[in-house]
Amino acid sequence: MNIYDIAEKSGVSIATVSRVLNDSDKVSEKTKEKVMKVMAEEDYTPNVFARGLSGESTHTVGVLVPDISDNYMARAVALIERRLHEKDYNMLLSCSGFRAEEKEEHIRMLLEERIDAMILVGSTYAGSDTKSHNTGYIEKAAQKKPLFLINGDVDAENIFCTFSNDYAVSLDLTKKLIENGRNRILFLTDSESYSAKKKKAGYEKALEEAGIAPIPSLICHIRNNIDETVSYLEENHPDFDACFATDDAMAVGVLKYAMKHGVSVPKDLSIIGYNNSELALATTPELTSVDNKLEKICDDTVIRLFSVLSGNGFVPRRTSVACTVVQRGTTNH
Amino acid sequence: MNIYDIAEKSGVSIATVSRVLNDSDKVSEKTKEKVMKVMAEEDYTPNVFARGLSGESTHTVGVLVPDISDNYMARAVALIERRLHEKDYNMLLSCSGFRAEEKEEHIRMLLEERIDAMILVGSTYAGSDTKSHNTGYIEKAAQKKPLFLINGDVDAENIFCTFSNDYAVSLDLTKKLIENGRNRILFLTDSESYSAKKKKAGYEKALEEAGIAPIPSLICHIRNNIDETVSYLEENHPDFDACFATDDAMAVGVLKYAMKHGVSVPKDLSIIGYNNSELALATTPELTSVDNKLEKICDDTVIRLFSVLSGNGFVPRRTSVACTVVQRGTTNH
DNA sequence: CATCATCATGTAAGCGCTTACAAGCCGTTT
DNA sequence: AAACGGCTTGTAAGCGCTTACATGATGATG
Repeated sequence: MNIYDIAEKSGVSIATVSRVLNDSDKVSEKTKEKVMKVMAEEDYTPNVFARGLSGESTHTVGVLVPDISDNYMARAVALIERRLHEKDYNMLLSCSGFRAEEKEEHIRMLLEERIDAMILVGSTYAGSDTKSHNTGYIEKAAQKKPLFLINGDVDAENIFCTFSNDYAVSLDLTKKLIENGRNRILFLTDSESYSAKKKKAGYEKALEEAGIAPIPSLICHIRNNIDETVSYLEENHPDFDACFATDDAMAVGVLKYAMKHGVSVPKDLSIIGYNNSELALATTPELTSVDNKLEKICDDTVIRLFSVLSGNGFVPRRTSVACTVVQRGTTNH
Repeated sequence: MNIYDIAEKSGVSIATVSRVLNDSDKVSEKTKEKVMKVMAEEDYTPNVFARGLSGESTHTVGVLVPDISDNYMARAVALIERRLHEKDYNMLLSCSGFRAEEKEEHIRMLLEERIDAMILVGSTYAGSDTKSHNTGYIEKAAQKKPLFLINGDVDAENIFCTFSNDYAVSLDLTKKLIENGRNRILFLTDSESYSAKKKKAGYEKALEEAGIAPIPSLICHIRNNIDETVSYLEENHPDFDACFATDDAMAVGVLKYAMKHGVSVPKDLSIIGYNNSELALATTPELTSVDNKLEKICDDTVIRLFSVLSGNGFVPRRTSVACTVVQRGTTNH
């Protein structure tokens, strides 16, 4: 069942059928209805490859995440998929791991598939201001298709970024911990991502403003995993009275460690997690966590994606979304 | 940069280039090398649409999950993606929700995209033996492309199933609970999935064998969510001395409820979860859970998928994978 | 040396669509 | 009534690839 069959059965040419398919305004209402009726009867669906070949949109967006089994990213993917599906778009999902070379390879592979645009989630990509990461391949990819970064920030043509105000939130939270008398604040992070860097910068700034010298042994890069966090603490036994972790799993690890050693939370130890995942509700006491408004971030991204694809109007390249803090049982302020 | 350019630069015809691309054996080693060199130099990648149009494989597999933000399914998707990527296949991901009509629509949309095969995760699809579900549209879809069900079981041409031995595990676990003196065992489930049904059947069989009459108020269909489980229990206050939940989130909810009301776990209450997710490690005590060997299930599925696509050899239509029980602090046997 | 099988390579059709351009139709205008 | 302009519709080329079939080269065989 192809466009020729439809054309024949409706008594028009294939060009007219194609115009109906693409909702062109150059078709009379009468013919349009007639053709649509036949298409419905025959349960006809256009062949994407033929469409793709002749230069049309592919109705497919590539999405790249480091690890889909991470709850944060899975939620992002779910939200993105929902929005794309609403617009009859498909999602090509690729999971790259965290290494830059792998990402590059996955991006290349996605681009081969002739997608309309690409979304990179949880990026380590940051722009010229940080200078810390090679973003060359990102910019190159953006020359082919519009690129959307979720929690990344690269200032270049055809790259659109949406990110949280992690620096401000982290600064504020750390300040509050200090105001509450904490001065040995453990900072736990699992990645070199743009978000993680901003969180760390906020943490350090707060210490600086309070005149507290940062203690290297309290700034730890570990894996984002309950058990490995516990093992790390068991091995190193850092001396701390508060903890700020860049993901809930690590914060839960800290809580487990504290309970095991009879440390009273939140009386003698405050714990703050990040991403407000279901883990935060599993523990007793429940975990105070930062809600990064993932839904809003994803929505903003997809909305702008469709604006770019439809080509109408100016689309802002950088958007910031404000997080909120969800107070629960592991902090007392 | 297309096949004509490559042909010209290597001084051969496009047919020869195509043969090299497809690794046909009808090309001399010398020409092959020459062409491959040019392709590498020019960074050439074939156009998927053109390939698709001329009837070739699309190198894309459609994957349908009800909800990617569910940890179990996210892990499945991650595992599947990894294996597909290894073989240079892409994954078209669609999230359908749990309603049959929606699933049908997503399946239709995926098929439009001319995928090579399709994987349905966490299915409510079960075959003629259960008779409970309309699997007609699944069977219809399977006429177009080979279908792979993860934890589903439909006995039809072109449908390949991989599932856990949920019945046996559930039977065994419930028996053990009974042997340990429990006789008011709460059964919590969130879905009408094939897996959930088998778990329930095992649970009921164990009661029957022990001569315990099933108590309707102890068999609950709720949402798979910590907080909603707690709310449910607060409202209904069932009288139980053990709990078997079809997912860890519900089991954690039970544990929270127990702790809140000062019930001693596992002394006065045994709790068993399912899927062995990270949640099981977040609580104190840690949650006893069933490891359903998702990795093996996914690997088995993808391996058979490639066997079917390559068309060589007999491929078994149904495969069962054995679960294991991970004993932790919420049970004491 | 003519004949033929074998293997490597080339030619051309066709996959189903979009779209520039051509053509036809019909009501207005001069 | 002829000429024109504005719509709608049709024709045909082309997107980049695969593959059946044709062709040419090479070497073996009678």
